[in-house]
Amino acid sequence: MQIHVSIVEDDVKVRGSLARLIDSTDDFSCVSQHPDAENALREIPVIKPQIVLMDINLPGMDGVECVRRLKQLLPQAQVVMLTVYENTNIIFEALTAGATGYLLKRSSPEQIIEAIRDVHGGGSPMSSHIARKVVASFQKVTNPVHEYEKLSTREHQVLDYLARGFLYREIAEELKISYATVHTHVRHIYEKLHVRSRTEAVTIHLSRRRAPLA
Amino acid sequence: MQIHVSIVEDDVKVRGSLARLIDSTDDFSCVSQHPDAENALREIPVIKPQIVLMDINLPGMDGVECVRRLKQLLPQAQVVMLTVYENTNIIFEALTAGATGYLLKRSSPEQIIEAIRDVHGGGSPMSSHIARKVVASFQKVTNPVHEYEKLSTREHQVLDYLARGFLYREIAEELKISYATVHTHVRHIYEKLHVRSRTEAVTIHLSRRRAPLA
DNA sequence: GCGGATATAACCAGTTCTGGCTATAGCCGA
DNA sequence: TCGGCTATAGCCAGAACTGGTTATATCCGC
Repeated sequence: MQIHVSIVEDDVKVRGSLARLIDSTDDFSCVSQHPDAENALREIPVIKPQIVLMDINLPGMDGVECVRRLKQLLPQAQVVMLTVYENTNIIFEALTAGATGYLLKRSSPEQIIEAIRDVHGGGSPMSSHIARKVVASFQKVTNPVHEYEKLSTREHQVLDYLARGFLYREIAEELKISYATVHTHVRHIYEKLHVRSRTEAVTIHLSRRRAPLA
Repeated sequence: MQIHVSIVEDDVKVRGSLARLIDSTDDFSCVSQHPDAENALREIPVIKPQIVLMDINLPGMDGVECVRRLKQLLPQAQVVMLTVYENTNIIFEALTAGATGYLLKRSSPEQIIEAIRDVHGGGSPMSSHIARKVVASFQKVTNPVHEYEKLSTREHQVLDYLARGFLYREIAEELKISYATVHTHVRHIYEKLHVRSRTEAVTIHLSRRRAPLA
């Protein structure tokens, strides 16, 4: 059984090189390539690779945010961040968001393959097994898996109206608040749920409280 | 047990008069008033009145379309159309869309109460029981209750992408068609499902095929 | 072979949403 | 009492969606 790897990297050259390197290794197979976070978040959950190599610097949504969302959609995937600099803060954030390890882009082909194998074998490339424990420890206290529960009462109310197709204007009328406030609540809801549109928020909402569907 | 009546009518005066007339009648109760179709479609399914008096001429969505949708949401409600002129075509359309009878606005209070009682008792004000059979006959051959099943294969595909939050642009890329075509498909989907936004369409979609919800 | 359904495509004008900022007031817990 | 969270509100720009209309090509069934 081969190890399936997906790559998220905006630079075509880097992406291509990595893909070739992976495919040239017997027990590895590059099953997909993604130029940006949005594309990755839609396709990777369907493709279900075991390993994801993710560039930290992506256009639009950055790699850290992408990992956070991807781990919600496909928790079993092991994500390895790709970075040019060994920036402790960002790498730390990526790990908190759900990444298992990281890889410097200047690494040799051998080191890259080694790192992937390490992750797949249960390690965390950087300082291996010990580091993974560290990672696991803060993942517990952070990530409530889904922040849906963290919505305030008011935000839940607004989300409920969103799900019923109300316009902002109409929600404002119903709740006796201004359009601007509805807008603000919606922005907060999107941030907490890590989504970018009404449809995505509503999908999460409906999956939580199955009941009010005519 | 009183008969609960809701009124959909944009003219405040007419609405008020009808409400007072209904409330002044012992076994009737006006449980809600709605100035337009959108408002009616949202609130009436929750209020669940037995009878709905619906103006044919509403601002925005007209009364006929409103009946069509309302009957999908609350099939047990008996809808009586309110009209100024005895326009055969429109009344016919309203009946096809799901109305049970109609009422001329110039009718006397006695006739109005009589008509509501008639509908509640199983008749169809206009030519009573005989007319109802006629109505029932074309309601069968038309209204497939929910046109969801009438979506073409392509439309189902597009709806599926809509549900996953894809932009029109992205759907176009995925299906290798133009943005304009995606737009056209979406319009057709909305027409068939009788909705006016992505969220409403997606809600119907998800309620049909419970499965792909991360 | 004609009518109907389907799939494709485009133009235009509004409307609505999304995101980045800023800001104030109240409340509660450390 | 300071900091954080919640709820409220506004401005602005750009992106995306909705609806009305028109048009062409294909395929299928009667």
